[in-house]
Amino acid sequence: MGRQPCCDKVGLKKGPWTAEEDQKLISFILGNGQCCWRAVPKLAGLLRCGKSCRLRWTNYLRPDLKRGLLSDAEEKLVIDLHAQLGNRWSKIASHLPGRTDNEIKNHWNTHIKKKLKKMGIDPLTHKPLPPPPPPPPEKNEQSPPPTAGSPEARPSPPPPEEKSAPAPGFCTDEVPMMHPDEIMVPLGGDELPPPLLPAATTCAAAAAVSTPTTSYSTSASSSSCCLSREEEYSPFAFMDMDFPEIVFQMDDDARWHDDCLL
DNA sequence: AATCCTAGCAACCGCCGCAGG
DNA sequence: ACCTGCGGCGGTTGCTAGGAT
Repeated sequence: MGRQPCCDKVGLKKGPWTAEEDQKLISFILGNGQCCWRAVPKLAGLLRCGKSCRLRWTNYLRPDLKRGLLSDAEEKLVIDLHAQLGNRWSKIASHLPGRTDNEIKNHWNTHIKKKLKKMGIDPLTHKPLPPPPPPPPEKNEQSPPPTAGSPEARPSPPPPEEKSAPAPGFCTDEVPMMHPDEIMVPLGGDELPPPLLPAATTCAAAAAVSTPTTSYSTSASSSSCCLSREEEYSPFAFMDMDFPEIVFQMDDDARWHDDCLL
């Protein structure tokens, strides 16, 4: 007999999480800690697979998550680590506090890969790309034999495409990089604390996330927290909890009011 | 203004390694 | 030593928003 699935999938919900589900999961994890993901959905009253709960928590709901674009320092670190570790996203993520493997993986696939290619660097090997883009095949029956050059056997970096100006520092293309300071704006203090939030064990509530796939209204928490835009919400804002300190993280386009503290 | 295309990201799937029995 | 179950990881998919035509 084969391996049992992580959960019997009949009757389980899939797809984007709702605000209610988020709240249930957050309440449960903060109240009970992380243990036995398989049991979490049942105990938390969720019609989800335990795996799904873990993923949602680690990738999205964890209080210590940073949101927003990777800073260029983070990006550079990701590239360096990728050169050493390859696609070991979780290992790479462990060097970037507040970032998840999924986030880094996505960022790599959507941003960094392109940038490296633009710079004439093979994102897989981190070596210069082999020179010519193949000549435009004009329906030629007998295509010229490919150069058959193995990338690693090529010691001298060929100049890539015309536009790839050698980056003086790092990443000079048109995508504006965010500075960490632009991402994290703690409230109520002049002195910026280190961008890392305390571990979730202390339950310092960090919040401010926006999700494109699920739009939430903040009405449920309007008494205590206000958001400038309706589609932004804080999962924590729904909770009837007493947090000793509130540390808000700002998404790049999220805007929190000063009086939003619970 | 409408439609199509592309990029970005959240979530799912299947496999793997490890620990406990 | 082997088997089973769980958690974790990496690859992939599918949906959505924004931009281009």
